[in-house]
Amino acid sequence: MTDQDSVTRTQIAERLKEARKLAGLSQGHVARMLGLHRPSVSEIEAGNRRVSADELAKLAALYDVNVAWLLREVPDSVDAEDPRLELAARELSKLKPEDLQRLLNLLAVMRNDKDEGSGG
Amino acid sequence: MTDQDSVTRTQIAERLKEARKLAGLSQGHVARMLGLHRPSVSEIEAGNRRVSADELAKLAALYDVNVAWLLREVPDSVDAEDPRLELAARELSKLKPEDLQRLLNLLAVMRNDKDEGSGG
DNA sequence: GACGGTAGTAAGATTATCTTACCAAGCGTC
DNA sequence: GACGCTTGGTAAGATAATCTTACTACCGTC
Repeated sequence: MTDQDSVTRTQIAERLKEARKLAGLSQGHVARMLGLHRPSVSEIEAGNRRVSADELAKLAALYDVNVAWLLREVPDSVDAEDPRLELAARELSKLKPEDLQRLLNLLAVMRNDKDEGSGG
Repeated sequence: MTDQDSVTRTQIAERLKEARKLAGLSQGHVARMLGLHRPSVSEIEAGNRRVSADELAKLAALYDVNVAWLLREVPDSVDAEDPRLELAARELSKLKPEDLQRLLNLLAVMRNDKDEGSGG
């Protein structure tokens, strides 16, 4: 519940509201289909309520939009600029070159996984 | 908190844990970078705690994976098979053909929006 | 003005999360 | 085997969130 968190939450809320209207649905419709109450949807779109990951997935399917679009891809996040780089560098420095390469390969596979579509 | 919801929550939790290990991070690392406590991360990965949308975005950036991958794209969702079709049909039947076309165009624009990348 | 549909908000009850603490397993060292 | 260290899982009370119901206002229609 920091101030920066609420910023992201507001961003998502805006997209959620925008997507719902574009889908031609009322808050009541959405609430009914997600098993929520109308006020909950209202406050979600107002940025006063969190949206859980599974709710987000349901909403994306309901509005027929990409989940990444709802999240605005949020590249500027986590904490500062790239705090993961600090930890990553510290951890990677302990790895052997071959292990590092294997790890990078695994990450590449994961990123390409979405292109495979439904498979398992 | 229905039973079907917990299924999806478990799916996301598995991906989250898998992605974290692939990223070579400990629960402690993740907790610190997200401003959480270690037990919270532990129970998130156990499927006992929800993951908010903004947390999901942060985790995806932290693990350098696609958000859709974490959510397994979850196409089989909402409630039954395609409950939105029922409501959509009911709503669309009230629209004029031109308004329907405009709505479809807007949806198409939204889906293509992600290709624009970071712009501002 | 009355009616139906939509959306925003308030307050108490309910539920989830947080926070601290404890426990167990794995690993290297002695 | 004992010790220290790190990691991961879980428990219980305190805290903060969400839920649920009810009320209100706006808009178009009659």
